[in-house]
Amino acid sequence: MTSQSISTRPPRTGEAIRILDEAERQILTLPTGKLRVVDVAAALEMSHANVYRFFKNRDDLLDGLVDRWLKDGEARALAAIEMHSAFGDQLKHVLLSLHVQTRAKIASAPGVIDIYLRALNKRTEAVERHRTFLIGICADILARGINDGEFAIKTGQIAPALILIESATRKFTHPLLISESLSEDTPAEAERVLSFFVEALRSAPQLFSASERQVT
Amino acid sequence: MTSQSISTRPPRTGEAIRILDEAERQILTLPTGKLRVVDVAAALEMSHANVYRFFKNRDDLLDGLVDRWLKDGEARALAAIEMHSAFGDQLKHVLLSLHVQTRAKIASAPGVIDIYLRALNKRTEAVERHRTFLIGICADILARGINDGEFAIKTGQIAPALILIESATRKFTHPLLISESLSEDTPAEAERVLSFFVEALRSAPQLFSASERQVT
DNA sequence: CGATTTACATATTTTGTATTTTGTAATATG
DNA sequence: CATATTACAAAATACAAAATATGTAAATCG
Repeated sequence: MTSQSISTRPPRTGEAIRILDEAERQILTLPTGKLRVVDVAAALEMSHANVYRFFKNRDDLLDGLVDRWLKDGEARALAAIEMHSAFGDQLKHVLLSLHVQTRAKIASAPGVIDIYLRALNKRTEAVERHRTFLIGICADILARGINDGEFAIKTGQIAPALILIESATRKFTHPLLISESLSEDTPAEAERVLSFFVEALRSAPQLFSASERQVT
Repeated sequence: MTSQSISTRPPRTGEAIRILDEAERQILTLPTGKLRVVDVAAALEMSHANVYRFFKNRDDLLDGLVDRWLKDGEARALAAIEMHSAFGDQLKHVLLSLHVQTRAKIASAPGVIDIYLRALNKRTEAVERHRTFLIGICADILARGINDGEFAIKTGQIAPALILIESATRKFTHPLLISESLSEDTPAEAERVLSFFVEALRSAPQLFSASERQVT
């Protein structure tokens, strides 16, 4: 079993999903992330006040959108993970899959990045949850890979290894950097970085024992 | 000898430097990067038109500031490089020094980040030059480390190694990511990432031969 | 005549106001 | 009585006018 995300809030139901759907539909056509509650309500032929029965305010609606994007990405990334028997390949798959999906989402409409960045700057609950989820999954894969003998690092090295990998893959996880590098082949680049770390986990465990130093 | 930066433009002289100095002084007190040419001129007791004899336009002045910041960083990073005899330590020193300096600059005033990002988005000549410089220096250190026997990779692996390191250290070089993580101990984090790569260059050269793969 | 300033047209920013949107509470509907 | 709508105050946004800044060319200074 994989470490599951703890939904801090029950998933949206019926009407709330219709609202999210319409909001997302409008984002795809809008030139920026300036979604209007009135427009969403109008498109659904309901009064805008009714939207507030399902979302505390506009930000809550946007947060809901991001939450759904992140959860969707997580689900897809996990869904295909079984294609890979090696744990190193699973690790690569999860991180690369999330990169590719986020990239595609951001590329699909100019407004998407605004909404992502809003959530990021606000340190939304959803964003925090996603980070926890991701680290949890990776920790899990590392632990199992160690147990299996595929990874040569020791259990005590999991935490430092995760920090290292998280730092080094920031270019592929941060929405703004993704949007800045849409013209590059970042999936290929990410693949190389991840392959590097996976190979290191397998054959160069000593690299994961950090030493510190002082510099000006 | 180290590969030197080719100044595409002669360095600013006399009056231009006074203008840059005053502009920088004002940035430090301004709440954003919205520097006004008239204010700089007024502080120097000259007409604003006179500024245009030294800078083509306002953007050119801002670009000049960034150029100076970058060159200054490069010079400082190189100046202390001789403290380290090992090439791996030199590599770490250069990248870490630039990170620490940029971080300090960004932390010194809220307006600084605006000016950095403007230059980055415009893909200023100075920014391009800096990138070329940095890659050149690193390539140089790698080549010399290989020659010396300290690094175990082959000459043909320099290019892929550089790409890898550049991607993986983006968190420590991109102004926005730096400004977003001012509350974290990113110098320590950078140190760990760099130590990892240096140690890999020394003892795990096979990691730098990339293989590709396909993922959804 | 070279260096600098004034004068000026154009562009940008700011200000104040009208309009729209948000969010809530009171009201209606089935 | 649960669900939705209308009505309304507060906040945000859009817009037009005024003020200010930018960038250039003609005028002045030494």
